[in-house]
Amino acid sequence: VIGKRFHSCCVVVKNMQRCIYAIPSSSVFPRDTISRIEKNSTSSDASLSLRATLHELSSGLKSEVAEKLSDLNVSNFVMTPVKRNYAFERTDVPIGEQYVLKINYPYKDPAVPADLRGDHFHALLGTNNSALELFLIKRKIKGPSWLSISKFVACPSTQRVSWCKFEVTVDSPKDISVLMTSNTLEVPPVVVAAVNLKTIINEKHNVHEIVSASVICCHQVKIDTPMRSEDWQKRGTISHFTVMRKLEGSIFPIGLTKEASDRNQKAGSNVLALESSERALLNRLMIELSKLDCDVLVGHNISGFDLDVLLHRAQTCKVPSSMWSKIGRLRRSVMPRLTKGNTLYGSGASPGIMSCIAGRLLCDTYLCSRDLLREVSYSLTQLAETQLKKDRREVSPHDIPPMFQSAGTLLKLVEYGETDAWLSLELMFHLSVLPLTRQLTNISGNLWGKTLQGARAQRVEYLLLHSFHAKKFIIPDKFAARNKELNSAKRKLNADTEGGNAADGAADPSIDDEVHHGDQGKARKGPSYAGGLVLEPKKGLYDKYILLLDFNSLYPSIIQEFNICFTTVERSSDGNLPNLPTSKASGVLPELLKSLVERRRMVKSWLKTASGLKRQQFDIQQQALKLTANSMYGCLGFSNSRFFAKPLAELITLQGREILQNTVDLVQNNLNLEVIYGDTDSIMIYTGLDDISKAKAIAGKVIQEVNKKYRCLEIDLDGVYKRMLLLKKKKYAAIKVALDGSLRENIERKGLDMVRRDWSLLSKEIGDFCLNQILSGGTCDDVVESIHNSLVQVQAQMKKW
DNA sequence: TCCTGGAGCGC
DNA sequence: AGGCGCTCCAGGA
Repeated sequence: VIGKRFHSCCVVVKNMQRCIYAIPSSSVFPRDTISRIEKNSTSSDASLSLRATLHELSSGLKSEVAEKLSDLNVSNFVMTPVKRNYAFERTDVPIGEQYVLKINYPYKDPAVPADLRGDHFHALLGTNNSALELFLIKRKIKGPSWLSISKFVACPSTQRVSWCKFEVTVDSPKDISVLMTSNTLEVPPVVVAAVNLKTIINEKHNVHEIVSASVICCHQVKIDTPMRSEDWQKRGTISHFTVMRKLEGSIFPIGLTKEASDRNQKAGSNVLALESSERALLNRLMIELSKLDCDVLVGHNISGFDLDVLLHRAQTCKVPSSMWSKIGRLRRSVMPRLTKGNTLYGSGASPGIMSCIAGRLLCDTYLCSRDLLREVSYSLTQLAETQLKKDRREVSPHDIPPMFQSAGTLLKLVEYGETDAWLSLELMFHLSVLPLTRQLTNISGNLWGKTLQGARAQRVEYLLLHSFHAKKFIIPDKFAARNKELNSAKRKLNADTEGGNAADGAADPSIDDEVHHGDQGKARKGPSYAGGLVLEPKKGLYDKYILLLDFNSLYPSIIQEFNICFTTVERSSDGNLPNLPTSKASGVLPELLKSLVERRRMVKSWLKTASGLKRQQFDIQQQALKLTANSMYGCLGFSNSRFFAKPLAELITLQGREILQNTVDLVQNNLNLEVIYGDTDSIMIYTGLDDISKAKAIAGKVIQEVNKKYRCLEIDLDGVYKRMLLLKKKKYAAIKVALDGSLRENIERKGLDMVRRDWSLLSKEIGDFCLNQILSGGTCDDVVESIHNSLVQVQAQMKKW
């Protein structure tokens, strides 16, 4: 901090050590010997002798490992026998606690092959772990937080690796630790820069060329609470500029230069810069961006368009690396490969692009909106209208060249660029993207940037990595043997086909890659295990009260109720469905979920008494906790997940199906009520009553009876429907009445055509009208007539068109 | 006519 | 790069 302003700082961590584990053959640490020594080693003296004995027992193993490491040019290693746990899918590593050999050596030495074996050890784990992951897990860093950095030295300017204001070096990762008193410290604000490019199309090369770049910068953005418009739009915390260039072989229209200098003079800074070439524009843009040194880059489809164009143009225009690399915080000398193997639209920026902006976060409001909202279209124009209630003028690259004919139209172009940057920024605040993703990241302990890119699987991965590491488990390797086999098989296949038509194959190797990704995607289409139970609906139009009951967080609750975990469920090697665990010791997953649920309950209790910003902060926090708990199951069943465990996922859904069926049986047989539908975790009960308070009383009875049966699982009243049209599984509509005693009513539509993106607006409007009529409570004749009349009218209208 | 996939929802 | 269940609609055999 200088004065009241925060600045960027880069910390270079030297001497990161790899951490790999050798799983010894059973003869190395004989079980009976070990348990005898352990029993006697309660005092500290005895624990010394335990260590000595362990070293002695492992001497053969150690010398073998040492020899193999030397063969691989690895020197400077340290080996220690340690007790670790294992509970994952590798069959060559025993389940449970055992002594293993921990091997540490510097990352600068090569990784040892994952399949290395010896006479005294039959598996190696952690051979390929990334330094970053190891650092975060070992230092217990869980998302953005205050760190205490000791024994650092300032980096001389000639040896800098970053563009940050400060750069320091530490000699060991242990010089960095999470500051425990951090909750008393202020959460620093971040600097957010919204970027928008306007481009024209070069027909000859079929590429976009940049003609103008606009930036809106917000210097004091809170990341702990949402911000209202009046907060972030406060005077003095926002700046903006546009840099524009003339078209090749022409000059700027008359009056533009004068207007630009007038504006700059009036603003007291460069708000409109005019450059003579694209290269000069890029240089100027980089200089201005590096002055801002923003923490977050935001833009609508910035990862699919703006950054890609920016870096490609920098490459083509031969902008020096000392310039273009200022788009990020790391100095770079060579442009990485910008294209990605997977060219799917809307899948985020390529790894090359992401590496260019290292040190800054990327917030793509297009991708965020797709994740957080349900809209027919996610264009900036549409979102501005539906979310921000603002009009936006669309400008296509083809509209732009004519705008260079006059100063007036060109100034319009400047306005459009700045408006687009502004709208994207506004969308980011509107969705509370930064506070929400920060909370999610602090819960899981992954990288904030990854949360912003979606990466739900990676969040769960880190959550589990932290948990299992804290309980001294050896963590599964990132690339399991199963994937390796698959890859090598694919490569072989690839080589074969290439041999068939070598000429084509050699021409463009990237094409082969894409074909392969496609194949893999196809192969994984079908479901691999059974999911939730959907009851056959009793179709019809219901006009008396219906109760909607559902289990709160069904799958997380099942994991806790039945203690389902890697550590508790015995999986058979043939992949059969496992039995429920009998062990009483609580597993890691149930404990983890329990703590998430408890934290959420606490936050929700604070929520009740809080107000204003504090309240919004708590609300985001409790949402994030719920999201995290609910996403764990999905990753157990995700075949590419590091913690993939189909038997566990299967066991969970099986319990879910049984619980739903048991609930239906109880409600129908014991309570003599009519269940008309249910899906996965819910049941709908037709009461046949006109009196809502009587209906609610029945709900209370059902809840009481069902909840009696479980320890963690909990069913609750989610809503009461006054009238309902039940058409098919997953397709229904109903008038939901508010539970808070107010008379508010609202029509819920599920799965019907009018909620789908692939139906025309007209058909949705007609559908909505019909639905309103059907649920209106009018007589059958009236409804039929009204619908018929309206359809006749539509027909007449259509004929006129 | 029957059968397979994708979309796009619901949970 | 979370999962499966269920309409629908195309398109090919």
